[in-house]
Amino acid sequence: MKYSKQREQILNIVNNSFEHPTAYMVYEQVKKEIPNISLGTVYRNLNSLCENKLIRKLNISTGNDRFDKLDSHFHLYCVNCHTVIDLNDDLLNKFDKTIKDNFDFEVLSNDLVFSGICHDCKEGKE
Amino acid sequence: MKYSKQREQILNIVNNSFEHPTAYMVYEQVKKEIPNISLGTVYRNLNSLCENKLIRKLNISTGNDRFDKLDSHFHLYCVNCHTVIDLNDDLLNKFDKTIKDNFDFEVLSNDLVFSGICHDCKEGKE
DNA sequence: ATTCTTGCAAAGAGTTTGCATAATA
DNA sequence: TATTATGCAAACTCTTTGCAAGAAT
Repeated sequence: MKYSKQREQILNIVNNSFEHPTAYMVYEQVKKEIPNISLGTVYRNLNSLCENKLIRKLNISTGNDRFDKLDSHFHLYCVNCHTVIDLNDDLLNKFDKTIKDNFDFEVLSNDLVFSGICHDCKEGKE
Repeated sequence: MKYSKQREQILNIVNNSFEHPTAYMVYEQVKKEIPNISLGTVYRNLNSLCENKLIRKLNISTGNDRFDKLDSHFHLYCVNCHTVIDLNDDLLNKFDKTIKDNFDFEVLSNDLVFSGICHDCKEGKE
């Protein structure tokens, strides 16, 4: 990647932000410093910064909306054997309660993925 | 809500799916049974089913992509005001430890979204 | 009879891309 | 000089919406 002041600004803005800005929000910020920057440049840079692992997009929020039944989604994903382990409601409720107690936040649904190494893989069972 | 066979089919498809289908994927499925169904109808029904809490959308994946620095992967998302609240590492570590204790699962990374109603919205601050 | 839902097509919103120009290495 | 980035605008994708016709209560 060659240097550009546009990209530098964009990276700074994301790095100093706490609001998880959208591309447009970043665009509005950069424009204060580089008034004639184009929205296309902002999109291009946000994406190249993601590809180069300097920033990231939140969640699956790329692409299309995805729909699901109403049970909660809470699983462990083993990065080695790709098993998905479903977790139980007890643990889920416990986590939700922790959130409520700490943030006075009423959890309606969750989508939790813990990625790592499962018991079997850890023991070399592959 | 009045009955329609389109909506019934759509609900069935989502309820029997394990792939978190997109609207278009649902559309392709329904078409097998109701060949002349329109994509608009699928969107309308998916959304009304969500409003009536019969299914749900995953994550924040409504609206725009959001970008973030490379540190935390752990958020509360208020479905009312769309605020995204970052959670702290203490809580994260606590959750990871719970997983480890319960499943002998070594967490490497997580992507956790708790969706619900934040403190401010609950108090009607809009 | 009234109300809700549909199919269709057009409009919106968000994002990507082609191209000529400008900046970096 | 060769390569990469930019601004602009058009194109593209996903989603929503207005409308007249059809189905459900």
